[in-house]
Amino acid sequence: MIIEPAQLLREHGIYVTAQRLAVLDTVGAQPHATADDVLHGVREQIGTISRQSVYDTLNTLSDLGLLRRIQPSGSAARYETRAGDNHHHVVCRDCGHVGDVDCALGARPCLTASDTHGFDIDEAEVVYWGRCPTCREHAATTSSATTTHTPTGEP
Amino acid sequence: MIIEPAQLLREHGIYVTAQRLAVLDTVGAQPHATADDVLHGVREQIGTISRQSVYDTLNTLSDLGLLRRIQPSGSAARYETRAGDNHHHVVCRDCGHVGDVDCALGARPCLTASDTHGFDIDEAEVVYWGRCPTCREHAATTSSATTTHTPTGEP
DNA sequence: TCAAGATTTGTACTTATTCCATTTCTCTGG
DNA sequence: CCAGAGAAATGGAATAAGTACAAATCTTGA
Repeated sequence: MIIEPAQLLREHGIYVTAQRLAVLDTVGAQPHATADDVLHGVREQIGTISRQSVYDTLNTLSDLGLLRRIQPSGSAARYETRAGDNHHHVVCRDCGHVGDVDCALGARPCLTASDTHGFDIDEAEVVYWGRCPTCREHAATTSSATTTHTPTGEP
Repeated sequence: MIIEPAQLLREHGIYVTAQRLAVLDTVGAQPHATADDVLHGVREQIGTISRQSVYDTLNTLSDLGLLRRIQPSGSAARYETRAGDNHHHVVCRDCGHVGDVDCALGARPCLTASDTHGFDIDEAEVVYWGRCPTCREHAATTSSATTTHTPTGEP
């Protein structure tokens, strides 16, 4: 039995609003969406939402753990509905495309640091950097490595 | 026999300038420095440098592999002279403080992704998230979790 | 239904970083 | 050692991502 998004919000003690539901839905439909992607996705869904609300909502939901925020170097923050699993990401150096990678190690934190400097560690975030098939192809055929593959789109 | 910084730059085919040497030196002396830290560090050293030059230099040196750029979520980019080793980082969730952690696995990429989506992976970046001793103390004594521990300073 | 207060909105503002045109400097060759 | 070509540095403007704040609007519990 699937939990209703509205119920999910109530269970976390926050008001149920059209904006929040739409943000949740949009991120679910488009994993690794940026705030801007969400803005457009939500507008398609419920007609209008302010940019500020998108940020507010994204922050609120991330803080509650309903969304997970990832922020690869050189890209705006991206969001995903997290299944609670502890997966990681592959990021393309050229186009910024992000993909999911299951964690082979299991539960979080899935790695244990050797010397923790006295830190109390609760999460190990892994990002695999490389080149996606599309960009690799481009690099092979084109001599100029200027890839214009949109960083935002999912395949 | 230690390699002269100037020679290092020449070997990489770029001009030797006072700015570049000072940036290299500053980052070496203050690991995990932000662009702003570097700006001030260099000004102390050679009197003056434009903010733009700091960014240019940081980018150039990073591209050449003489510096390593790390960019934890919610913080400006930080730089370190990399010894070529493949170490990782611990980041404090409260104050943003960054520490080094040796990689137990060895050479890079130190981890192998299960399903790579056809990506050609060349690096596995690991960030351990947690709370540093100082912030943990603050949280314990103060009820309001407003930590003012400077995010920039190294201990 | 109503009031309290949570949320949304619009606007202004900050921070980190890049773009561009111009000036200045470094290196190579004479 | 000096000059010229091209590389870097500078200053100023511009952009992108995100935050601050006060006013308007909507949710929820009584």
